[in-house]
Amino acid sequence: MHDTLTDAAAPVEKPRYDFRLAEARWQQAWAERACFRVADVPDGTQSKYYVLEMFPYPSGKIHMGHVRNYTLGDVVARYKRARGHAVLHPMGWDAFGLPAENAARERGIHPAEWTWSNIATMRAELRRMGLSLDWEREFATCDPAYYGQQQRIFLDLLRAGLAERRESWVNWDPVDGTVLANEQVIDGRGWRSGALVEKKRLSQWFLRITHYAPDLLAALDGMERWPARVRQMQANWIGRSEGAEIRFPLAAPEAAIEAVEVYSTRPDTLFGMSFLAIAPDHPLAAAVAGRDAAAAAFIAECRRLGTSEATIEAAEKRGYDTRLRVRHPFLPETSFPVWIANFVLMEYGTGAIFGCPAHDQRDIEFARRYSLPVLPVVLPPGDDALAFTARMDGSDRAYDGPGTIIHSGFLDGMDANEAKRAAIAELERRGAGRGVVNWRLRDWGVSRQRYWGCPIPVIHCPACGVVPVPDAELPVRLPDDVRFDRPGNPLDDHPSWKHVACPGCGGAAERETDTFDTFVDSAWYFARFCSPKAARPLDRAAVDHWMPVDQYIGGIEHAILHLLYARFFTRAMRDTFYLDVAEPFAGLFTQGMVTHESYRDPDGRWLYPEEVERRADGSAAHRETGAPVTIGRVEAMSKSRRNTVDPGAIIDRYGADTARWFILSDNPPERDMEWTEAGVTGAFRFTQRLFRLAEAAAEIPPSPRPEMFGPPALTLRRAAHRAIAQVTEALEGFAFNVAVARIYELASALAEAERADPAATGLGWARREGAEMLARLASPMMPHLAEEILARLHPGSAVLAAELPWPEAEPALVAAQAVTIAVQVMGKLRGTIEMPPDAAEAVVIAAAASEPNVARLLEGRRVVKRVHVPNRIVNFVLGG
RNA sequence: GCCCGCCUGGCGGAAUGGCAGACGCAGCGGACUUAAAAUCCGCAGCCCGAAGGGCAUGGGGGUUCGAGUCCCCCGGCGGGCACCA
Repeated sequence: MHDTLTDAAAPVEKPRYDFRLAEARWQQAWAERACFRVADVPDGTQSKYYVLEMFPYPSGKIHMGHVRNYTLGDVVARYKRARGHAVLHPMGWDAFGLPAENAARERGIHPAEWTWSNIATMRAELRRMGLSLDWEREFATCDPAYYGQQQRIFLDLLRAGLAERRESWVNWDPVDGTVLANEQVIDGRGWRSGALVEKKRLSQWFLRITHYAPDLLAALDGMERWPARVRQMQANWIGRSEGAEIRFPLAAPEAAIEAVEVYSTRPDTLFGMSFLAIAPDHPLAAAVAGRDAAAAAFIAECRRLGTSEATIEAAEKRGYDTRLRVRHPFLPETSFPVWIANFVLMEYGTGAIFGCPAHDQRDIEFARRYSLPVLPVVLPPGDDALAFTARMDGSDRAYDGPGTIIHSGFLDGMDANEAKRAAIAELERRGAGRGVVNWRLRDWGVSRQRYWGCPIPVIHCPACGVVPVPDAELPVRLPDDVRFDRPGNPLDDHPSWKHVACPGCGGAAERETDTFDTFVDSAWYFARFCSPKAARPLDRAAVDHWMPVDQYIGGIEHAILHLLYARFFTRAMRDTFYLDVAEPFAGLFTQGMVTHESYRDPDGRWLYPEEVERRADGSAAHRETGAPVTIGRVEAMSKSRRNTVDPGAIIDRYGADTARWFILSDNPPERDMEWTEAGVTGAFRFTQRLFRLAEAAAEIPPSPRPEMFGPPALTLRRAAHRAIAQVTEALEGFAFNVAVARIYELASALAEAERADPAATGLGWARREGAEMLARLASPMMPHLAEEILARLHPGSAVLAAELPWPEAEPALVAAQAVTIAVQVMGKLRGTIEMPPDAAEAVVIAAAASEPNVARLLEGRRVVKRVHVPNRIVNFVLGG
């Protein structure tokens, strides 16, 4: 069906736009004229604008998500350039990461070779999209020229105390011999090896993101050009909570431990306590386990179950009674049992809680299982104390709402919030605790036991400890000769790489063999783009000029990790004097996903869209075998469901402008879009229509601008200048689908003018103007076609659409010469009247009242109010 | 469980509190054609109808001369966080 669209044998009746020749030609013209190149430190007076799309991981080929991302960014870049800004619009490669190592293990290709070959493929595909990129700034993070600079920054963070080495619990895959991220643990097993993951204590490098937690949270408030949703997600992730740290003295010290510190957001419920629980990893638990084999067994069991979400979901509250007891800060005579509990996390707060079962769901589940007391101390508003207490007795639902404090000594009668303050004040007075702010955010563990990453530039010396690699010896390069046929980190396995002399004492020492988490690479690349060739990580003048990124564009999936790391790293770089901004991205836009129908054959196998033929009745069949095909849900494109469409094939068949136009026109860019064959062919038809309309206008000989315009010419000019105003407004607001709609309207107006009497005054000039405005307004979206049209309108001219300023609308033409005013009676539309703009109120109301249908309804009725909104509406309100 | 979005024709969607459905896709009718494709021009929310009415933006209330838009309640869908103390 769609083969006819590009079938060379099909009869061609009218001049047809040959996108294949044109796109290549204009891409070359832009390159020759270096239209998109900017200096690291421009000397001009142009204001700067930095547009950046999240750089791609070179996985093999580009996908539609890339096409959407880079098209959106390119529209912004081209538009801002036309508005007179010097636009920095770079591209690079997030090139370190696990898939390259997997390719090495599975296919015997070296990670570097695999990566660079993917980059070559993807670069060629991106170039075919006609993106207005400054390709001279391109870099890949796996290049020592990049990661060596990253090592310098790290060493400065280390000197500034923002990086440190410490022991922590990690997910350890005993088969692969490596640490796994939480995301790589599936149902308690390693995602690659399938081995049961163990919790293990390892020395790891941490970046102190928690140092900036208060600022990272507070600054979110001022970030008006970020989506509220992303700010909210970051705020949740940082997770500030206010509460109290409370000291519970042990009745008898255990292995020199005299007290347990507890964090609680509910100090108002202290009198409802019935036990104290500590995490299995708590030092006190370890002390108990040292003399109590049953406790040790319980702790080991908790550890074995791990921390994956699935196991947490399934796990019941389990505990072990240590037989230890703690004293209550407000009730010195009373003591409570200390349990080790599997639901208490060492990572949050102090790794210990006081259990108040009546008002905490987890605590009540635990209390019911082990028959611990449940003492209600917060009375719900309007409830009766006796009735409530009776109801809680035997209940397994905690009450965590607001209320009045009961059974709580000096707190009795207070509102819960009031009681929190009073309890903290009393704790502080007695020296038993204090009010604290607690954060959910954890320091960023960046050590990975991987080969294909940036080496962490330190040396471990038995005599000197951790020694930074001296600046002169940077970069610490990855060795090329590594083996992937054994599990574990190839760097660790390398015969010679790690053996070095200590820079301090000259003795035998070993390199750190861990490499950085790849999120470190992407935490500062945007700043490096300002001076990609600089000998230092950043050129101060360049970053001062270009940073922050004015518009950053990418997927919502990076709402937390990447964007938070980048915000942190920028602050850390500021505090080590690399630049002078705190926020890297002044504006953030998160695009929706590209989705597609999925297809299955009768055997349930997934089919690619190109294997499937849609029929007119809505059913689908296999293109070759004719077998019926089940149409599945519309969902995100993924290789496993085979519902992907290859951008390269689309560009081959329809051209880059068509792909760009469809991806922009379908729906608002922040929402998920559905890729459909019908949508692409529709976009393709429009490129042809636009070309035909412009071609016809270009055949009209140029003439000086007429003094006068007849009615059809004036109508077209009004449409053109209204389109300028409306497209501009739409582009400013990221409403690209609306901009597209306005361009369709202008195309229709031009088509209508084509049918008017060609002798009409000024019509030829107006048609040429209309065609030119169509091209220029569409140029951010369809840059090649815009150049082609402009070249035909002005043969022999070397001016490029990419270099033209944005058109200005003539106000006289944008202003309406007549307005349609809606006339309502009692708020219901009863008619419309045509009036000159800004007519006097009395005139408008008189005209409205005499509109026949309205006059009929007003007949014999008393009008108590006349509402008049100039140029919009008249509303008659009738009495009684 | 907590937090945040979203809900408008057959579909994607448009609409500073002021004519709901711009524009596109699919559909229907017409022109061109021997015919088809392509192209071009029209029509098109639902119901009753002659004029003209009535009902319509998930459901129910409210504010207002006037609500898709603002407020409250309910429902559905999607997302984020989560044994977080």
